[in-house]
Amino acid sequence: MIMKTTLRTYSRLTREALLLLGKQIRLARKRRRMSEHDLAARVGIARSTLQLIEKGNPSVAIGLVLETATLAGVSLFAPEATSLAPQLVLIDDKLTLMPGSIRKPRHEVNDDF
Amino acid sequence: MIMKTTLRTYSRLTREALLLLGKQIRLARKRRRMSEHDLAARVGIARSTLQLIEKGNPSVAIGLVLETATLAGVSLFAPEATSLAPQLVLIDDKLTLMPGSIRKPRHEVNDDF
DNA sequence: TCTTTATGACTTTTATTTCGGTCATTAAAT
DNA sequence: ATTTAATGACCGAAATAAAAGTCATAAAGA
Repeated sequence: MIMKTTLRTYSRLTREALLLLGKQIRLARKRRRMSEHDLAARVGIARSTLQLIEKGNPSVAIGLVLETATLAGVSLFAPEATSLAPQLVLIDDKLTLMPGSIRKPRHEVNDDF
Repeated sequence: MIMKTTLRTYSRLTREALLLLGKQIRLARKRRRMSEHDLAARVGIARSTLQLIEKGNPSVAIGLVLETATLAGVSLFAPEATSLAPQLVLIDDKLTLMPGSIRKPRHEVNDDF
């Protein structure tokens, strides 16, 4: 008998985001009149996995979830966006300006002047 | 020696979304002056896993990614939203109006009138 | 109403991930 | 300039997910 030893907890926002994404996929699938079998086959995953995704299961691989959302027609970041390249460029610029590594000051910092 | 037999492909949008999310997390982490060690500990995952997340690896569990984003302060769906409950209610309403199961007509449908 | 497909819930097996560590290199901070 | 923590890359072992079914029930469509 195998038992789950570690119980992981997720914040409310994470749980809600998972649930919302799953339901968006389910809704998009039905709007397109695709059965679970259809969409799963389209994405190349098992129907059981699609069921987990639509339920918002946190342990499904993020690539499978996003690919399912994409093929179901759910807009991920920007509505109707065909590419996220512009946003990627922007964030790369911001990252370039950040320090390469983050470290704490060794002793206390004198902030008094 | 174990070899990866199946090669899965992802759409460009999925790959870009993964990359963007990873970079958003990395940027947010640095803005808050957290090291990889810090954030990983905060989320309760290994540093190696955080590295995969920030790189946009598609096979990391979605719950870990979203939880990391949340704790790093990345706004997931709505900017600055503290709850997604309103959106969940909306989508539940829409789902209620959809058929319980989706099936194809058995023969051809006469659409001529 | 009847037929048949879609869905929900589970299970076992197989494949993969996640952890937790090492080591080399980079770059803050003093 | 020196010190030391942070990062990048990698690995084997342990834990877990994903696949591929089964079966019962629900509900479209004829």
